Amino acid sequence: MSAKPVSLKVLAARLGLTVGTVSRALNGYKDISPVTRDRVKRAADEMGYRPNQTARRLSLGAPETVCYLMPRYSSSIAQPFVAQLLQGLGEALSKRNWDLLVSHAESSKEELAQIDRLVRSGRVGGLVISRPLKNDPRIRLIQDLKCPFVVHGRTASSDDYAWYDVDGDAAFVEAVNHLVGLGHGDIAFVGAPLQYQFAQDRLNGYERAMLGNGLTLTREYTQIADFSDEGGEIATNMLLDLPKPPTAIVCVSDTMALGALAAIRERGMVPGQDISVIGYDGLKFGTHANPPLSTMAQPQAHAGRRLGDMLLSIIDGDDPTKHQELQRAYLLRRKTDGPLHLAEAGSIVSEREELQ
Amino acid sequence: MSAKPVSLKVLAARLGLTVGTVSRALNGYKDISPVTRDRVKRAADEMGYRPNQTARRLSLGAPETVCYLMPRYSSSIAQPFVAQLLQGLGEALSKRNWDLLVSHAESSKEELAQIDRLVRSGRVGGLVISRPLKNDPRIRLIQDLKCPFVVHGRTASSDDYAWYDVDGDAAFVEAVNHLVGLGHGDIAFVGAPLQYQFAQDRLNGYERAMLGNGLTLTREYTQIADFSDEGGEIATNMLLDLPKPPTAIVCVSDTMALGALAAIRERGMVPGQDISVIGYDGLKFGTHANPPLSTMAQPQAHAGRRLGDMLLSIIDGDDPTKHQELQRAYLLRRKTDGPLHLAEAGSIVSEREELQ
DNA sequence: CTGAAAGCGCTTACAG
DNA sequence: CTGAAAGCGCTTACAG
Repeated sequence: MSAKPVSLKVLAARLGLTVGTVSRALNGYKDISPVTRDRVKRAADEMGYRPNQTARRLSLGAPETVCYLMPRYSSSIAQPFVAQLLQGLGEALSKRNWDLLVSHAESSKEELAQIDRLVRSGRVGGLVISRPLKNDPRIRLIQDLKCPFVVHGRTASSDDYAWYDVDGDAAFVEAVNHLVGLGHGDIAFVGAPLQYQFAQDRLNGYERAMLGNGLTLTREYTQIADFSDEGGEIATNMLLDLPKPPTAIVCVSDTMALGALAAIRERGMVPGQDISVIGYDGLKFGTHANPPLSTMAQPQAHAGRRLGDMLLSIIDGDDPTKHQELQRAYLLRRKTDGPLHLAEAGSIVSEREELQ
Repeated sequence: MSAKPVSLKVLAARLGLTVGTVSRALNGYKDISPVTRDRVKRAADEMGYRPNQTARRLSLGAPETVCYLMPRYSSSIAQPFVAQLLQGLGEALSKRNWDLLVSHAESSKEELAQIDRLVRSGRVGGLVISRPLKNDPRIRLIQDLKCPFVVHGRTASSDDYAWYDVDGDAAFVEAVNHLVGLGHGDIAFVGAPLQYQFAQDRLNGYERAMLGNGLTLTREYTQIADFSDEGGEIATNMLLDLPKPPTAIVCVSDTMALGALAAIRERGMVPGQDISVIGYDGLKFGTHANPPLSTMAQPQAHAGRRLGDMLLSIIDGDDPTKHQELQRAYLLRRKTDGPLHLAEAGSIVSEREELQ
């Protein structure tokens, strides 16, 4: 179908040289005379020669290709970070003219099979995975395969591989402290299933900060739900149905926080006044939420670039454990965090009701 | 770095056969005795043999790889459709065990260079591009390279290649007709730069529907801005500053519509009551806008799958022009479209002011 | 039914 | 400085 590209053979024939010589000239070998080197390069340009990468990689024994394993969706809200991450990865890889493959699997089992095929068939020389589970079978498999890899996120025992993560624990400490500073004490947590390490990290931060502020943890104030806006909405409804609803909620993601806002508005309350909500991610569309969502934001722009650079270094032989990078999230105040006041009046009412 | 995989050679040696025989057995050639075929397959399984794809593809002369050219961002709102599209493409390709590459360029010039390298170096056997320009240089280049490709969208002269698109013209006719049915006549258009064909298509639909309803087109009611939420906000501010502002606005995308809502709210007006807004895309996050955004939605889920299937068929030799698929968008009413009433009162006031 | 051989388009020691 | 040759790991006519 495609037009036949010019090969080293025809280029060599045109020049009256052997393919070996032409190859060395093109690859800048020192033992080629400057004059023929120039002659070869000029001819290559003229004829539009492009080395066949498949042949080159077979000869080199290196696929010069990296694969990103796309996260499976638990939500219908597309994962906005994927496009950015791919862009960053691509930038890092293109400096060396490596290729970026993407792979998507329907199930965990399928994903493992795909990883196995991908590396054992010599198609990829490195992998990057996102959002690891606490004890992620992919990581064990990749380690068994001895394939270089980097993780976007961390697992529980994250000491023996390379990763790039944002400190979710610290972020939730900051979020809770901020709310306490605003006068809140009844602070609830809306989270995702704890098989995800990031969900556990953020819960840990929440709990640590609650205790650190002398507040008590209750089962009812910790709502784990599906990782989606609907999940956030359901979890928040559970909280609002409590005899003593919280006056503030921290959410494990902006997407879940949007669901929380919906649940709150549904009851005629206004987020940021009657009840505070803080999300996590710092996604742009939070500025268009109703009202604009306060959130723990992260410098997501160069996650992909960093991960790509790390992976390349490791493939070059670097010790993976030297590449562990923890970013810090920062509080981005928009309109859904506010001081306890109307909410306080509400809680006084319910205390009165309790007295009766 | 990676563990050494087992090759055909060692597998053959283990079985006391030649590599040719083992290869044919594995590939289901008819002229291999059933007993050795089984013996070979069993041994391959046991030893965990995976054919080296690089070698296989070199031998076959086919890269079995397709590349998606990621759209460049004109907006900081990540493009949510990319992840979905990649997923669909991946599904279609994985049926045949093909790989999906992604490529991202900073500039148009770079992108053209990348396309050239990608196909001339034999790395990809097909391409898919999104959001073509009216007269897209990428398409001409790819055609010159005689590389199979499909387009997510269309250009002005879209008759000689394969594409999958949503009928933006018809969608805007429907949106305008709907608004006219609600009593609106002063309907404005917030659009993206017209070098994008989709921007032109949607503008065409708007204009056609306006004229079809006996309404007049004015320069002031057609605002072209940066393809982003900020762009939508700026454009809408221009409209609202007009002596006679529109009572309804159709926006070329949900993202721009979010900006429009922001501009409207900023002036203390409420979208859907004081002024109607209809977006385009049907993105999920529109449900969380303030208020929830009415939009022309599209069945985006299987665009990727269809594009992948089309591309594969074309690579197999199908006539590209047989694969041109036009989807229909549908109106998804949420809360930002409403009848003309408060808005009408407002326009009477301004008419009175004009009399003075 | 299986083996021996050529070839895919490169790279890279090894001679000269 | 350049040529001749082997090799990367497969596939596939061609013999026998």
